[in-house]
Amino acid sequence: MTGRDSAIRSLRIDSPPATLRVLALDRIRGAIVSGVFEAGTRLVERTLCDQLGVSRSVIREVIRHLETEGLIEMSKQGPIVARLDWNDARQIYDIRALLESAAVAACASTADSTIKLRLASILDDLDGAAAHRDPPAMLDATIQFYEAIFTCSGQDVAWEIVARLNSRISRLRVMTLSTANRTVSGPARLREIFEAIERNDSEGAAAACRQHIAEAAMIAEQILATPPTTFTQSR
Amino acid sequence: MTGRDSAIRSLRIDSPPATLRVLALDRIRGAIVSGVFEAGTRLVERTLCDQLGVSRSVIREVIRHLETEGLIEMSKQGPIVARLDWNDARQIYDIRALLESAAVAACASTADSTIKLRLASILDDLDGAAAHRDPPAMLDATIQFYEAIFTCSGQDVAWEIVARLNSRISRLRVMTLSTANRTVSGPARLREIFEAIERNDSEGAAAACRQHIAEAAMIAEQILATPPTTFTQSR
DNA sequence: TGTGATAGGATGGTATACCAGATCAGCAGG
DNA sequence: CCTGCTGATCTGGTATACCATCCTATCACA
Repeated sequence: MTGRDSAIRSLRIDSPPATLRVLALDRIRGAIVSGVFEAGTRLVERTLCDQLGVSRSVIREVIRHLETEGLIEMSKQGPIVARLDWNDARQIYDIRALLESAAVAACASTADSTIKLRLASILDDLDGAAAHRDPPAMLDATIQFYEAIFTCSGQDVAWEIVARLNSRISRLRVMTLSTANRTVSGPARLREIFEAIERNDSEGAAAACRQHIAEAAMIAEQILATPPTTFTQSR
Repeated sequence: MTGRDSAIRSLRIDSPPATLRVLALDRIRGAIVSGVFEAGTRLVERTLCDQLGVSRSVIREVIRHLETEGLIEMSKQGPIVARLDWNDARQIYDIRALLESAAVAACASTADSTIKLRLASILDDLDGAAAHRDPPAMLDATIQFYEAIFTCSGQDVAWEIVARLNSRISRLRVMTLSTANRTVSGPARLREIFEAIERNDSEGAAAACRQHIAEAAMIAEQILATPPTTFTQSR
């Protein structure tokens, strides 16, 4: 029966609707989280139309979406890339600590061999990225690690919240990942979490997770407290 | 100096920008959370244009906003009011338990007389609403109670998340509030939280909060498990 | 009677037109 | 040199027009 089900399921034609709006949304969100558009940059609608080759209807709907996500905020003179101060970042790290430690604890208490193998594979990818000194790839592997943990225990709502919060501090995360003065490196902390999950140790996993986030928050605070790279207000 | 500052600040002309978009956003969101638009109802763009007297540009941007908030989801044939199953609701109550218990604990550890008086006043309003058997007013007072707790400890990001989650389960909340078979009524639980805050008892406040949410979740599960009111799919 | 084809409408996706408010450069007058 | 006005322009807010797709109902033909 399951074989027939999967056969039927593979019949599906999921043609990517790929409306212009979704494409534009991904492009602009990517440009913001990757730092192409710096914080405070004005996002002039007609300029974006030219840059993306779409009309203002599309751009405006994308702006509404990203505004609700918290990546764009409206100033008097129209939309700008949301600025991030330490007050916001601190709260985000606090919330992450709560949600992620709860998720790793839940995962640890129910983890079977499937999820353990998957997490081990992701950690291998992470080590490879770290060896190549590739912060974006490291960040990507870290995201996959947590996504696997959240979804394995059926917490997709919480994962969506965490993912959205993370996109708001993405540049901060790249910087913390590549910071050297970390007592214990990020990948090592993730491996601690993994080992606790592997021995189904909920409390140990949660503690390691909280420690991981606390360290990242400390580094982030140093970065945000002393603005070394002046965020320029471009055009 | 502060007197002069506040005087200058009161000079501001903050004319309500009141763009059509925000008006329409509030209207439609209100219609959804208050149940005027039931779950699964198709939201046909041109129909909304007629009903609100605005053009499709406005409606579409509002739909993008509410879609990102999780109140609207896109089906094959356009936007519909998001349905809520127990799987989602359960996760929402779990997340609320984490965030709200942390917030009341933080509030309890730092509460001064100002916030205590404010909370007491809100609880009086709540009792008044309960006496008049006015669930919407009770829900409003409950929201104010938690908002005061979150903002008093500088947790506006977490509050925004909780508020958004709550809007997704608003009808559920009205029903749980008016349910009689609650072992201890909602207002009583809130008063327990308040009393713990009043004696600056973090752990007691958090425990009462978790208990409050667990009870609400139990009632919600009964409501959602047995769909008494068949959600009709209206045009 | 049943099947398929076709025309029409409904609906979302996209582009464009128009308007109002804000901003700024420049100029005339004191 | 400062002040105040004015027109040009930029920019977001709003409305409308056009198109592609999907659904449906009707009708013709076997």
